[in-house]
Amino acid sequence: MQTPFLPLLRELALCYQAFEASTTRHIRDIGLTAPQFDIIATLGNTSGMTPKELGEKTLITKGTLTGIIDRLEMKQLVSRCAHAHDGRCQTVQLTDAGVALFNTVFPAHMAYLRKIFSGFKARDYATIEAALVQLRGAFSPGSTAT
Amino acid sequence: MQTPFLPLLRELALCYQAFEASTTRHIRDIGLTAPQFDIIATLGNTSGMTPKELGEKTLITKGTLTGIIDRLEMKQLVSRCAHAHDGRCQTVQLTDAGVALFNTVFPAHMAYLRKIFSGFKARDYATIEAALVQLRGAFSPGSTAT
DNA sequence: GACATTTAGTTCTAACAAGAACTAATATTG
DNA sequence: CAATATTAGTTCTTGTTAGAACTAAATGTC
Repeated sequence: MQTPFLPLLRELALCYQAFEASTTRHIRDIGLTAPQFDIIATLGNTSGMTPKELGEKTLITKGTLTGIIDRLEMKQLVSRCAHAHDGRCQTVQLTDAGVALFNTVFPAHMAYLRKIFSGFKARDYATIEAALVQLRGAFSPGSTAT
Repeated sequence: MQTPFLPLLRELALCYQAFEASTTRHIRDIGLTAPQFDIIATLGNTSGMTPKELGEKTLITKGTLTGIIDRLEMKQLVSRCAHAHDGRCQTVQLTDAGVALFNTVFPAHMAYLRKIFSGFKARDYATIEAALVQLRGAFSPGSTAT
């Protein structure tokens, strides 16, 4: 085949979409979107962090993040407050309602994922992760670091 | 590790984003978005097809597709015409300008991808594809078919 | 300490994305 | 044939998404 990468790229897209769909389906019932859940999950069990840190952990760019935090703030699940030492920064943290939601939703979602991966063995994780790392390496000139 | 799937899912997201970024970067110079290029590439070397078929091949849902075709039509790269046998369908096809663009851009993009994958061997494709299929299988209850 | 540079967040624009409601046309069923 | 159900596309709403331009605050240099 002259272009053996095309089926591979299609499979990557299919796989990612299947993941997205599976995640979204489960999270939607709570009234959150996937990115919103991602933020809640990232803030859980922390004392809050800056939008910059949130963006790095969730892979969401800063312009997008503003809107997501806005909507979570409207739902009174997170709050923004001034950063202690740096006037440019904020600290975003879960409100009481946000903590309560996290405590119910996060374990449920972990259980959901655990079930999805119940057939996977340590060896499978290693194999698939290695494959993804190799593939990503081809796209990101230079760095393979996380 | 209690949740060995979290690093895996993060790596999947990183890999997909790297792919997206790499593709978009190269296609942007032409004045197209990635989905727009996807449509042009799918229509190339065909006599046109319905939006439904386009959606199936490109993994774009129909509501989204309407807008993408609209914008390509505004750029006069594709045209919509009535379907021969079915009044509900349309046939979307490349205009002369669309064909011309396809003929220059598609080979260039294939060359770009070929370079990215120049270090890959047949074995690598097989390994990575198998990994992705296994992973997708976990998300899509039942079907592993393309 | 004044000035240039960097950094953190917001705002803006254009486009995508899923999904639900809608319209028009075709198929199906009785 | 008539009533019903299905199908193809569009439209609408809400929410990302990237990237560029912008503001405010901090850091660097001299």
